[in-house]
Amino acid sequence: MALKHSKQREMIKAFLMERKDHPTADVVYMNVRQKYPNISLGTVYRNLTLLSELGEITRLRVGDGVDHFDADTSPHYHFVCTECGQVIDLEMESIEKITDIAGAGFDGRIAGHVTYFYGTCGNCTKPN
Amino acid sequence: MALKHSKQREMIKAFLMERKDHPTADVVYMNVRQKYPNISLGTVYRNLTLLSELGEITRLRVGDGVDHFDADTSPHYHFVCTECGQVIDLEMESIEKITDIAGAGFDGRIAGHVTYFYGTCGNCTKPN
DNA sequence: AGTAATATCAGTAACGATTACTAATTTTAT
DNA sequence: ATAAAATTAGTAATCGTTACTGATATTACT
Repeated sequence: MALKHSKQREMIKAFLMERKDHPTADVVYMNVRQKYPNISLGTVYRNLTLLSELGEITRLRVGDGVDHFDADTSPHYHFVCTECGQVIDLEMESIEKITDIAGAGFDGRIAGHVTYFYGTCGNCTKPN
Repeated sequence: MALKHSKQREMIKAFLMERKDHPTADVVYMNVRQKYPNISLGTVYRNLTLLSELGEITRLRVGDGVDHFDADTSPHYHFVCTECGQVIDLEMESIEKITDIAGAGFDGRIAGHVTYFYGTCGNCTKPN
């Protein structure tokens, strides 16, 4: 099970790192294919899963039925625009304490939380 | 487009109301079929979607790849056990203010948030 | 460098959840 | 009772994702 180097995995990671939006597997596939035309969609999925298991990227589920991926693994929150579907990073004060709030009086052990915000993004609120 | 009464929809709603867990479409299907053997899975899906559009139930996406449904539409949060997969209601102090925190300095308009907590539930932490 | 072991690949088939289609049935207003 | 329209059962199709397979690439060891 020792990990071996792979050009495909490297390119997928590199592509994700140069994007500040949060591409889906299909978007990764389309783009990496520009430089490496015969990469397979299965390879993209396999490596995205592997990279997220390794903790090198984060898998984002924002309720739109498609997984998004983020090479920025530092803790931060996301905003999903209900108009255009974009997923944007939020710069905000920590809300980590909500895990403690939820844990108060709870029987089990809370390991963490998933939170995302939704609404209308800056672009979509602009008059046109 | 006027809504017409349907026994199927009524039974789906009634079933959801008598459950305090948060069944998936398939679980609804299995159970309603006990009383109404030739209901169709498509009918279950269609009515679950319709009911949630009407605001009579809530569709829950807790990252396990399957939608769960909740007849309790009052604002509350959920806990997902990573051991047994159960989805449980949390009774906790309001954390509504996180929407304001997220909105501070944000360009667009934040309409709301989705949050769920995960970890190990009371049952699964018990020694066995 | 050459070779063997094995991780990874491309390509494609399969999968599970959900949605769309269609002709038949129910509901509701007249 | 009748007609218009919503709803249904049943099934086919869709979509994102995962699994399979024989070929290729990477690494460890001579």
